[in-house]
Amino acid sequence: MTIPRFARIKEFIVGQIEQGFLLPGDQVPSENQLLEQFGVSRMTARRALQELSDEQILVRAQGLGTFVADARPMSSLLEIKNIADEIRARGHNYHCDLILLDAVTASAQQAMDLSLAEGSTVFRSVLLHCENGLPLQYEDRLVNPVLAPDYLHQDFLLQTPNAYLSEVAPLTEADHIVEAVCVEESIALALEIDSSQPCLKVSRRTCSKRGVVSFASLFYPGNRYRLGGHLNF
Amino acid sequence: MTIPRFARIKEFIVGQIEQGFLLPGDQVPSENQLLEQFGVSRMTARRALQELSDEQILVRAQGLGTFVADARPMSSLLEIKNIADEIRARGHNYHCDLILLDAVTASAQQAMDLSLAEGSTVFRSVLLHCENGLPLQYEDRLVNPVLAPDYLHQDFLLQTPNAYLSEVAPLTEADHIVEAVCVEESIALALEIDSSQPCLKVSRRTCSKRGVVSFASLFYPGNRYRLGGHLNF
DNA sequence: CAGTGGTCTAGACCACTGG
DNA sequence: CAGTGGTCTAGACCACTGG
Repeated sequence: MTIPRFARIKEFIVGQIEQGFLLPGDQVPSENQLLEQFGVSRMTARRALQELSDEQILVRAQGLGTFVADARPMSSLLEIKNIADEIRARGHNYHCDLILLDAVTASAQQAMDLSLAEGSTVFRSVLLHCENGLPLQYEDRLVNPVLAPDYLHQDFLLQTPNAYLSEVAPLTEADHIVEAVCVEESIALALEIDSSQPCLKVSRRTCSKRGVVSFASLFYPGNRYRLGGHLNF
Repeated sequence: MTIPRFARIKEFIVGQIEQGFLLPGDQVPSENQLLEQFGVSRMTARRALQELSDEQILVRAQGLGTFVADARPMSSLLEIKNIADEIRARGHNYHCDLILLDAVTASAQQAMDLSLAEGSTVFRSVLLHCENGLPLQYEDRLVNPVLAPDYLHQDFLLQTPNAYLSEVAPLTEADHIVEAVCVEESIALALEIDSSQPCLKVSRRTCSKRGVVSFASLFYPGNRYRLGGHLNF
C-alpha cells in the first residue's frame, strides 16, 4: 500500500504546523511552489491544499494565498474543552481540589462504562474545579488502567485528568450524554449548592485507538454554567 | 456570476434525491454516465460525486458505484431534529397541543433574541409535544414576522414550527445554549411534572440568509430526555 | 503587472468488484 | 471480463488581489 502523493503533501504541511514551523496566520506554499517542490501536477498540489482547507486546517483566499487557520475551533458543539483553560480564558482564577484518587473494583455499571469485565480493577478520580473560588465542575472519572497505567501518580492540581489523558492516549472518539438532574447530597455539598438545585450532568466516554480510555461524569450547578454551540449549514 | 458545472451536477443529484426519484441505497449515475449526460470531463463529474460524498449525501465504493447515503445522520451534536420525527422514529405515538399562537409586542429581551427593535411586533407560538401521551417538550418560540409572514396561519398540529420555518426560510446557522433549570409553575403544569423537577432547557436561535428567523426556548423534563452526541477526531 | 486560487479538459494507469 | 471509483498529468482560461 503506497501513500498517494497528495497525502504526502498534506502530511508535510501538517507536520510543519505541528512542529511549530508554521503558525496560525502564516502563509503556506502556493500551489505553484508545491508543484515544483514535490514534482507533481498542479491538480495534485491543489488537492492537498484543498482537503486541508476542507478540514479547516488551512484557509484559502483567491489572489492572496493559503494560510494556516487560526486556533483549531473544533467547531462541533460540546467541544472537549479543558475546564482549567476555559476558566483562565475568561481571565478568572482557577483552582482545583482533589477529593479522591484511587484504584477501585468496578461495579457492573462502571465496568460497562469502560467496556471492561465486572470486578476489574479501575482507577477513579474525583476532583472539584473552581472558578474564582466558586465550585464550577464536580468531576467523577473512571480510567482504564491498561491505557493509563501511571494515572494514580499524577498531580492533578497541576494538570487536569483530561489534559493528562490526552497526552498518554490521544483521543479518537468521544460520546456525550447531557442531562438535567438533581445531585446527591455529597455532590451538592461539594458544589456548595442546595440539593434541590438542578445540575447539568455531562457523561463523556472517550476512546483512543486502543479502546475506551475514560468515562467521566461531570456535574455543573445549573445556575453557574451553560453549554453553548454553533452550527453552520 | 455563473454556476460551475460541478455544482450543477451536484444540484441535479440532490434534486433527484429531494424529489424522491433517488432513495437511500439507490445507485446514482457513475462518473462515466455523468460525463456523457452533462458533456463534462471525468474530473468534473468526479468532483460533483466526491463533494456529495464528503457531505455524506452519497457513499462511494470502488468497483461498485456511488449510492445515496442512508437517512442523513447530520452527525453533529445537538442536531436540529424535528421532535415529531424523533418520536415517530422510536415507533412511538406523537401528538401536539397548541397552547398559544399570536402576535405580541416584543419586550427588550425578546427583541434582542430576534435582533429586532424593542416594541416590534413579533409572532409567538407555544406548543406541547407529547410522546405516547406524555409531555416531552414545551416549545416557546418567537418568530420574525418579516421572514415568515404567514406563520400565524399555519396548522402546527400537522407540521411543527421547526419544519415549517425550514421550508419558508432555509437555515444557514444556529446557536444553542443548553442549561439545567427549574421551570415556572405554568410550564411544570403543562409538562406534568413537579416544579421542583430539574429540566433541560435548550435555547436555539436560527438564522437564514436574510437574518434571524426564530428564537426557541425548549424545555424537557430532566427525567424523560437527554441529549446525546458523538465526536470523531 | 505577476502571482494567487477556482474551474475545467482529455487523456492515462491503477485497484477493485461482480459476473 | 467490462465497469467502477482512486490517483495523476500537463496543459488551459478565468477572477481576484496587491503593488
